[in-house]
Amino acid sequence: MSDIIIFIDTLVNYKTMPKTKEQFEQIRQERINTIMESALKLFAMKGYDAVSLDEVSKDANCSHGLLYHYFESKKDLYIAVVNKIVMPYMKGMVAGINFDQKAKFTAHDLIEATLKRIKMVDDRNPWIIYLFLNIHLQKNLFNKKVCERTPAFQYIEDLIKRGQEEGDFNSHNPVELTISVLSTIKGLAFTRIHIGYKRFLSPSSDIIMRMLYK
Amino acid sequence: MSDIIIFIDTLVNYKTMPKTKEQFEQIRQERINTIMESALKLFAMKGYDAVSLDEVSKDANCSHGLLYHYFESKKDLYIAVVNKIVMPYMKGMVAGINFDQKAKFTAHDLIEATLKRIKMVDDRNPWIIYLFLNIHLQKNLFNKKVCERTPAFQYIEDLIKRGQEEGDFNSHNPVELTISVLSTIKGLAFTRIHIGYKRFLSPSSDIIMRMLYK
Amino acid sequence: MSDIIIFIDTLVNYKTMPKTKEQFEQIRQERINTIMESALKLFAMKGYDAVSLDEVSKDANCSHGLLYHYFESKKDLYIAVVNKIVMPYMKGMVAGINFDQKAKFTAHDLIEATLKRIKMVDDRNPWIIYLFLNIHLQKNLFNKKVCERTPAFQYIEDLIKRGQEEGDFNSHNPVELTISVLSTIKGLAFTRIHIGYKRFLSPSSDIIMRMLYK
Amino acid sequence: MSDIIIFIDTLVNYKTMPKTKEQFEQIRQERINTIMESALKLFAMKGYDAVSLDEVSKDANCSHGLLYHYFESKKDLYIAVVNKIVMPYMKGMVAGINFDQKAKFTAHDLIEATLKRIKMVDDRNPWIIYLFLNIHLQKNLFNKKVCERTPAFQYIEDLIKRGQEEGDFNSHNPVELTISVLSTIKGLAFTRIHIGYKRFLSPSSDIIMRMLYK
DNA sequence: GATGAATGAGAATTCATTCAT
DNA sequence: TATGAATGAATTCTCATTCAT
Repeated sequence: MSDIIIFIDTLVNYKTMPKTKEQFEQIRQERINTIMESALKLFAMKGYDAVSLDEVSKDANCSHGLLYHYFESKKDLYIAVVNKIVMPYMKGMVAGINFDQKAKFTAHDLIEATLKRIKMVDDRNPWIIYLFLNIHLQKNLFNKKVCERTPAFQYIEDLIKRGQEEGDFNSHNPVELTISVLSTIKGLAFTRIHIGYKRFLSPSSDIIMRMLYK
Repeated sequence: MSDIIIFIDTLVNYKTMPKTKEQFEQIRQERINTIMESALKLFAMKGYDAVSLDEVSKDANCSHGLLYHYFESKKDLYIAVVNKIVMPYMKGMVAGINFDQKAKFTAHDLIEATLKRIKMVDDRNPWIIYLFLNIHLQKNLFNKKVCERTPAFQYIEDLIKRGQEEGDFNSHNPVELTISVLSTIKGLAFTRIHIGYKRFLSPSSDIIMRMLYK
Repeated sequence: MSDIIIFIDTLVNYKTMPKTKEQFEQIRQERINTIMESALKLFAMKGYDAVSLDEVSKDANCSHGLLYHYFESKKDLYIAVVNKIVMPYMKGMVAGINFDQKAKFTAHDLIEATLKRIKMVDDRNPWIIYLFLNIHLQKNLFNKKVCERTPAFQYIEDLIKRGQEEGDFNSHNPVELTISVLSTIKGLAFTRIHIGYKRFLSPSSDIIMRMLYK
Repeated sequence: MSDIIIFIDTLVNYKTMPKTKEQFEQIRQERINTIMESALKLFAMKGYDAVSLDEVSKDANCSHGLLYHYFESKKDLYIAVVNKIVMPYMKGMVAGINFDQKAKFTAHDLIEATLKRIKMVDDRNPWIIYLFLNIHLQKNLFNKKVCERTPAFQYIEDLIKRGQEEGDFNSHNPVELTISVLSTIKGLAFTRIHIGYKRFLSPSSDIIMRMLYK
């Protein structure tokens, strides 16, 4: 329906509708968000297989039927979490970074931003980052060959190459360096999630940058 | 009796013929090993929850029941894999390392040894190392609070402190440094397992050592 | 007030403006009919059990709740379809037939009328006839023993007896003959529904009448 | 495994195996048959959708888990019933018929054979025949377009054409005649199933043959 | 009158585990 | 020792039905 139709429709139904479209949409979104947040937490902490939808619905304080009202399946819920929470979050994080400076500064800012989020009091941050770095492994979920390099991967690799050209980074194989950096960050996110905010001591981004510097 | 009769008779009695205790014990051990090797592979590749005992028994080419003949439960099988395969392997690895040299050399040798194994053609090596680094996370299996520091952890931490005292390592918090190093290695093992031997490019141990050096 | 304001005002008040009882009743009836027509189609095509009320409401372009506003339950909806659509339709069909002529002519007219409707372009016709011939089988719905003979059944049986007395029909058992005729027609309706108007070739009523003639 | 390997394997395991392959196979087959027979009955009487696997397992006197030990899914069970019971039964029925005589005699024998089975005291017979005549309608089950003409259909059609050429059958469209005949038989099977052996009066095959004769 | 969110009973399906032989 | 039949609890998923607005 085009916008004008929807508009007129809304007018016509304005007084007779039990709830306005907006009201329904709001209720909907709130519930969907609640559910996705519960799922985010549980998937990040226990892994896809170890999470039962019963847990999710309990955590989200709703019946498991409602869960199926909003999501077609467990898999669908997982994908929604990735598309609606993880990806936008990562885009937001990256948005604040200046990519026009020298590669070593961009790389530093990226790692710094990521570590900053992993360290945050609010567990949501390391959950999301951890899920993001796991996306490429959900072979069976996405029903296609594992893509061994996430979008992030290619991105970092290019950055490292640029840094090498600019003479700031050492000359190790850029793929090697990328694997090292991402593996480290993923491992850190994992550790942060499982030992909790209080006990977690994150390395400074310098420690990681050392892997790149000459 | 004609030859063919004798032959068939031999076949029929093949397994029922008196066997020595040693023979029985050998058969026993072969079976147990086969099962544990299958379990090792599957646990490392899919995670504890995603593995069904049906898969294990199929992979080990044995019946469902035999599995329960040798192991009390799924959990028991997992623990057996850790105690009988993972731990001895790690001990073997460490055995070849000289701990009397300067800390930076010991650390380098340790990391070098680990990376060497992660890179090996035989997937078994990264499987074991990955499981080893995951042990402390199986909270539910061991039914106790996650122990945030594996034995390995304490070990590395002490080594790093020594390296700092010896003036070779930088002065970041030793716990931070340990987390960084172990996280990196675990991430690498994970990546190696899932992208396969051919596509995997391991960083040299130098890249990781850079995190420690001044 | 400018014209556009008046226009919008009219839209807003469109549904809330005072309506006569007749207007309300008409809206009511239209909705009820739409729903029953959707149900008719789906019940005829998929069978009672295979139809979900979700399908019905989607097909009728109404909400889940409205369905329950007009009908107490799925069963109730089914019964309404039978009583409000199927039965009146059949009465209408029968109304045009002359029952004062010789039995063979009445029988012929009945079968002719039924086949004519089964063949019609509009699927609604075979749907109704098929449902009609199935009524007596919905044991569980009507919560009583299957009544092995529909009203139609008794009717046809009497007609056949008369035809026999009049010397036109053969002397096979009248119950046998009735079963044969009704079974054929039901089978035809079923086939017509599932292969569609275009591919369906109906036998002429003569083929069926042959079962009765001497 | 080739036969000889199996043979030797059997010999070798003869005394040590808890049950012989044959014993297991026999238990297996008995259970599978029991389950399929229950499924046959219920699918024929209630229709695919109205049958729950719980009913089947209760009827077959086993746990519902066992059902999944032998069949992958409900759909799989249905298909097994068709392939392992319905089709062989129909082949057996047809096997006794002489196809080298005049078409009218063959047609008569076929119809006679079918009706004879529909009438039998043992409900299994009408169940199977009814399922057979429904196979082509299980669109969703077989995941392909409904094939509007069963194998049986083509077969009967050819027979009717031959009968027309031989001057015994009337000149109505052969497709029409086929639909009429099969529809009648299906309707009869349905009626027989639902009113039971005692109350069912089958028409003689003559009544149906009349549709074909000149 | 009308909406769609929400529920929960029940059906389909999986899987660790037991058991007779 | 070894097998695979058998079980049932737990999980995923469907759907008739209720309810607040």
